[in-house]
Amino acid sequence: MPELPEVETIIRELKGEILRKKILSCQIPRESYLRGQDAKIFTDGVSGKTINDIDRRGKYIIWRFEGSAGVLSHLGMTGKYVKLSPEEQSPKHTAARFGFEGFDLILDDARRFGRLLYFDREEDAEPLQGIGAEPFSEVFTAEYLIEEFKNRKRAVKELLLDQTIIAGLGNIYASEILFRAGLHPMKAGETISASQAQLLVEHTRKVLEEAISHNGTTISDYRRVDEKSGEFQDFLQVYDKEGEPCPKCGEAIRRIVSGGRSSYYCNKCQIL
DNA sequence: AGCGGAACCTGTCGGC
DNA sequence: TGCCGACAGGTTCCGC
Repeated sequence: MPELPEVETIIRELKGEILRKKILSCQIPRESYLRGQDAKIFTDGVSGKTINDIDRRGKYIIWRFEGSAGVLSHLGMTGKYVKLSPEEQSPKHTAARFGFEGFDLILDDARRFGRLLYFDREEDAEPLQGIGAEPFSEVFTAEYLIEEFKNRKRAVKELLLDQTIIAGLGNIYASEILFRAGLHPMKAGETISASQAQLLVEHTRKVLEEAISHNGTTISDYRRVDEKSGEFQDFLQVYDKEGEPCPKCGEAIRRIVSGGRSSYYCNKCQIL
């Protein structure tokens, strides 16, 4: 569900609720959400800790405690955070419940594609190994993309979704970026020129910045903390717009499936 | 190594 | 109303 702009939005709001606060209790109703980590290791590691910082790497939310310990939270497709009063019942698909002074924080995830992990040392946290370039970092350049796309016959749309290349893009923003850059989603990675790679870099940053400033995109599942919606859906140009006119040329937007995911594009404005 | 496809889950929506 | 298939902001695993 959430891509980089949604995760950024959630982090900003989580900071307002739990930064500098102490976790008094922790329940994990379904241990499988920890993906093999012992539930006792998680709950013991977390209980009594104060959250000193909240950060992001790719689509992972990072809670940092004193020292180098902390928590990784990936929201999968449907994960969301909701504040409840201590006497309220947990929602049906609660993956975790954290007790704070005066309120509880629930992590609710209907499809359970998300994940939680306690780490002693962030440098050793396995999910963070091998995550690719952050779009707003200086290592994310046209030269970097050219190098990563070299000899890759896979569609550029699928390469944009590859978290080991670029951190944080998902299906909505990959389609929007390719539309703005004028590149067909099925275009083979190795055929991207230096100037096209430059366009990808610029439009990636621009789309993400705009989406962050509008609190992300809410189409169906994504919710900010406490069920609030984002607003960037009002600014999407192609995603989920099959059959609607292209905002640039009026031709009908098409949908194709590649890598098992839908891509939306204009066959006239986006070149192969 | 890299690729395509299936699997993991639950919910919703559209068609018949 | 009800059933069925398609599809959903993601990732990982498996076989070629």
